[in-house]
Amino acid sequence: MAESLTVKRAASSLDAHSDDLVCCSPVTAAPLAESEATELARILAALADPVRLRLLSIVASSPEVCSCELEGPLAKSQPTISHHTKVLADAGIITGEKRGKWTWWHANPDRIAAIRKALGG
Amino acid sequence: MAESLTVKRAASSLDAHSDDLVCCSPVTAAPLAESEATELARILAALADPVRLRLLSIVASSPEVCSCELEGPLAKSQPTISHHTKVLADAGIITGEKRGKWTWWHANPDRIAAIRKALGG
DNA sequence: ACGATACATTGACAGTAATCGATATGACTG
DNA sequence: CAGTCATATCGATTACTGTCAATGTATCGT
Repeated sequence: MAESLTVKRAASSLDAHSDDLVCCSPVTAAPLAESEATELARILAALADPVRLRLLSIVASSPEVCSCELEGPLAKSQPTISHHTKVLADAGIITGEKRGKWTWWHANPDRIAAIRKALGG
Repeated sequence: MAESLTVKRAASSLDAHSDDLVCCSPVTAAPLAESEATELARILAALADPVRLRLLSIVASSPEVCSCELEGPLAKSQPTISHHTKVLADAGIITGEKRGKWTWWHANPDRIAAIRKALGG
């Protein structure tokens, strides 16, 4: 059912996707509140990993990529890839769409732009 | 001697400051090479901590801040502050200038801009 | 020279994160 | 329905990171 539902990833203890909370006042403009800093740090931590950066760069360079197309280029095991897609998705940076057997991943340009803005963009 | 030498922070096993290596091809444009990803991840990891984000926001909001002015607002011990300033400095995000007893910290806008650019800016 | 101040370094500990094998779930195929 | 394929989840291991007390190293004032 539901022909193209975006994956709701198991409310993994963190509720991502406020989508504008990231774009608090830019870091360079004024002292950050503790809650803003924690939220932004959480999202930056999702990016601060070489495997996830490469994963994102692959996903963002293509309109659509499925998990099976990542295992090879990233040279990591399937559970590891699954772990990393989950971390990025929880941070709202990519979105998974499940169609049939496959999960198709898309980058989330709005969120990435929000991160840039939070970095003083 | 040397009236205003910028702090050379003990070549801490990582040599930061290529200053343009960060601004590799934007993550969103094309698949990242492993070395680019590792370098960018290292710098993002320096940012991906709530205490360091607040520290940076304080330093960046003022033309000059000394370490003693950070201990209070961040509510961390002196060694912890020293640790975090070192991490940010090693990543080239802030720069320390030692004058007399004090170390004065400045934000490094160029590097922050380079990070934004690496994030698809 | 002495004590005090500002900061760095060291060492230890606790919490977190990356990785993978094994296993579970769910979807197509015959 | 049985078998295979694409992913997700679990459990364990290893490695890293944030934190602070204790200590070291300059620098300043007296």
